[in-house]
Amino acid sequence: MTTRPEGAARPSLTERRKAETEREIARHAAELFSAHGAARVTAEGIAQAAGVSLRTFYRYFRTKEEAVTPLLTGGVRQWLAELAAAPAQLSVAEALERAVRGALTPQGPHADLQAEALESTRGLLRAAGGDPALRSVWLRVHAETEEALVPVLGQLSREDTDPLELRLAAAAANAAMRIAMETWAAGEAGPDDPERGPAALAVRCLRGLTAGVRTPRA
Amino acid sequence: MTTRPEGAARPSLTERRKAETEREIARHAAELFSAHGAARVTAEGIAQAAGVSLRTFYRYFRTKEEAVTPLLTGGVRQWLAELAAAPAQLSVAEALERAVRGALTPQGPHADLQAEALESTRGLLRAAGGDPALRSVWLRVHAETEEALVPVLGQLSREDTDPLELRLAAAAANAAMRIAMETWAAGEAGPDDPERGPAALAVRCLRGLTAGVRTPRA
DNA sequence: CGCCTGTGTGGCACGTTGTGCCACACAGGC
DNA sequence: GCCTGTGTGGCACAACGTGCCACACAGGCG
Repeated sequence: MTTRPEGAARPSLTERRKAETEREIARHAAELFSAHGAARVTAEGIAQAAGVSLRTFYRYFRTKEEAVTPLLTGGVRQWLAELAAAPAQLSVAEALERAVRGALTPQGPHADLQAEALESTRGLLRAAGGDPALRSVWLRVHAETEEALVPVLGQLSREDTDPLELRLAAAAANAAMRIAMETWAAGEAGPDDPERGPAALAVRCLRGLTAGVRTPRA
Repeated sequence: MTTRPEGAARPSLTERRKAETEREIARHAAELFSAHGAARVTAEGIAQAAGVSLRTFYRYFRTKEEAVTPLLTGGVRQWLAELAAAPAQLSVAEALERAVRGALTPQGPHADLQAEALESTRGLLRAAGGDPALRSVWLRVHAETEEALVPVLGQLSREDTDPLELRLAAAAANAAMRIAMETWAAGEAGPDDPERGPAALAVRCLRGLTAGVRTPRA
């Protein structure tokens, strides 16, 4: 918990190293899982590939499967951030749609990185098909996303919105995201395919699911 | 896979013993988890309480947390069965609503057993709040339910229904079920409360979520 | 510059998880 | 009463995940 006196982010050298090793572990874990299946990969193997000791590996992640969460949550963070920053003129449905497009369409200076993240997510989802523990991580990430969505949607909605309805809206938006990714991962389209890419699918899923949720303006 | 030549179900003595021990393990696991938290319960402890060896325990369940799935899936089986048997005159939404009421309202000759199952589910959900592994089981059960819902809904819908839309409808119905149970478990209402009970909540969730899904008649 | 403290890392030991293998007991069919 | 198939228990073992201690290094102080 470092305070940031000046505006610019200035992560201390130690913190940058930590973030670096975390990403390094996550990348190698995803690669190994996708290549050999999560069950045939040991925590020791991941640690060795990432150049850290087994003990250090377990300081970063509780279980070996959880090592891939940083890759999975990368897009989610961006999604929530864009949604929270949506202009007040938009309806909730429009804001959701825009944020989804922004988070799932590789664009801007980091377009290649985003495409790469999408591709590795696809690899993980395919590996998750045969591995219950890995699939659980995917579900857990989405469960946490659903929780995180509730306050953000609350911000976008009228103040007197029923909490249960808010929760349902979060579940609908989250399920749309999840099913879009799973459907895309099962197919062959590229990450920036305008027809069958994740962004296009997610918008279709969103429209199918959130039409029923009352979305009063904020 | 025993064939049943005559109409009546006649589970052989061996099979009945197996089903019995499975339920016995599940019951003790749920009780121990609810009482002490899943993390503080060992597979050895569950096996001992259920009167089987550790080795036998792992023949029935892959992980110690998975031991509670029979209790969690009990209601789901009934739900799917009722849904599949819905009269053709009903719209999909009506059929879903009826099946949910039937599965979540303790009634008929096994009313007390159903109420007990609901109560133990509540205990497990509360224990799951502090235990990621137990929460994963809950999520996994719902993921499987969602998959199982797709063909059942397909049966109830027009043949030319878009597969993706079917999948979304399954996700919506499933999320309604899940959120209704989670909301009920967090409160204090009894399992047969007509206002705040699981059935009433589930119907509210269903109406909130499935209104947007096109539900052409079969 | 040398010391000191706080923190990230590695190594070790340990309880627990989950599985392969073999021997035994028992229900069901000849 | 025998035989076979299958469910169970005991044992050994790799892997998981954690507590504990010692070491290394960045950053602050005199």
